[in-house]
Amino acid sequence: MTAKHAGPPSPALSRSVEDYLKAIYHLSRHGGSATTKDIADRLTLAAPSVSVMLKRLATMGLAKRVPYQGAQLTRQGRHAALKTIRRHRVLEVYLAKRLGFDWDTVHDEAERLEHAASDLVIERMAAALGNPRYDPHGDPIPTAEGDIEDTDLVPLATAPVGSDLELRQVDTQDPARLRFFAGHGLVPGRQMTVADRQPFGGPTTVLFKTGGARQVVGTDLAKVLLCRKVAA
Amino acid sequence: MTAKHAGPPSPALSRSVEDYLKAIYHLSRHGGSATTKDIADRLTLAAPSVSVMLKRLATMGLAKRVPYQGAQLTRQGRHAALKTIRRHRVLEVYLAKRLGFDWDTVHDEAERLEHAASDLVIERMAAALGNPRYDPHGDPIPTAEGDIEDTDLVPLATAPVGSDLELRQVDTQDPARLRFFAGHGLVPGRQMTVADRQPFGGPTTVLFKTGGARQVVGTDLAKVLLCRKVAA
DNA sequence: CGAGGAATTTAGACTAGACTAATATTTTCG
DNA sequence: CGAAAATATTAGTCTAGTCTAAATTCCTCG
Repeated sequence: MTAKHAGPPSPALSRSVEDYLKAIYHLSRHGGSATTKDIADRLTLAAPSVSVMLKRLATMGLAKRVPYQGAQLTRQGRHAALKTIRRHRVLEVYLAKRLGFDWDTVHDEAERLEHAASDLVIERMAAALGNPRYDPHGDPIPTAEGDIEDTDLVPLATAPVGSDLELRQVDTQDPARLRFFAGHGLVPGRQMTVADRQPFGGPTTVLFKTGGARQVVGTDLAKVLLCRKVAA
Repeated sequence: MTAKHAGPPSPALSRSVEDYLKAIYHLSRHGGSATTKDIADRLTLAAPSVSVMLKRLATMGLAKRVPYQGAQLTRQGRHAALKTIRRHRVLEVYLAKRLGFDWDTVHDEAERLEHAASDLVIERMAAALGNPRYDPHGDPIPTAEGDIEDTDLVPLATAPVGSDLELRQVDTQDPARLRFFAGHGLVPGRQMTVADRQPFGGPTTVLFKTGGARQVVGTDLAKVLLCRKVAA
């Protein structure tokens, strides 16, 4: 049985499988493998369910797993994950820009639609929006071919005092936090300087480039504000 | 166990259940009950699957069934069906008007999205479109409350020679037929006079009000062109 | 280095929804 | 009317995906 590698018209993945692939992608993006427990927590499933599914993903050629050590996506699995993530992020932009949704509500809507929208619908939406490169939270949108920009961002929480930053991504989907950020000008694209950081895990204070306002940000929040260093 | 009648936050119906409800709605719209076989054919399922599901729908309070005689929707079932149909038809209009889909392709896209789009998304789409009352095929869109206009239409195939008609609905989802109709000006809103009908099930000839062209339409096609009589 | 605890996997059960084969009922028509 | 055909139902099986309980493995720390 020769492995059928990348046969173009793949048999369409189930909603569940797509969710697992996304979860593994996100969890292993920065590290090596995604663990059973982390996947289970992210998808709010019981660990044994995940264990069973990982075996299935492995036989489908979408993931590699080492028992008791977690799983990683194969090239094929990563490609499928990125397709789903593209659908999700294009939908988020579309919902925000064309249907008036706020950035704290687009995630949940997109979560359901991403499994049902055909590639054709997604490409039409992307085209109507001028092929956006980032979603409302600043996350890069993979291309239709499945490539994604790799970003090299630093959390505000660890950026040195004095550094000049541009806020690029807001790495949470929690509506309350998102509303707080939006209400205080902490949105992708905003430029600022790190004015102060209190010791012992204390808050960070930033000074906005435009408007000149100061803003104190607690450590937990500052961890999800991902920034790019810019020239002063 | 008192029947919980119309508890507002119903537990969300599965994709399957929604499909069955729609099928029963359409099949029993003009007659009494939908038969097992007709439902099975419409959903391309085996008859026993339908038989089992009808029992389940009955216990859920969505349908009434008499063994060996078919099923009808309850008030509750009809309401759920109309909600799904609203989602479907709003999506069709949206896909056609905002994302450039042709009327012969919107059906399949909407078929998948209708189960995933939240009511909020649908209402935003409807509002963005100015709350359209008909989908691209001329089918009336139920209101958000679940009311639907009842139309009193006559198939072109049986309209008497000499009558003046407005084409209101095109009752097929077959892309080839839809393309043919669109290519020959047979779209909802078109006004025409029945100029001739050949005997023994022969074709009908119509004369368009605008443009004055004649068009011969075979009986099978003329059956799905639903018209309203208008004053000459 | 070994014992306890955390994480993982196995085993077994459940649900929704589908199928096929066999049985039962209804309809149709000679 | 009664037999053949059509339709419906029952019975039993299957798959995907989930769960809990029990067994296993890994890791950490005294």
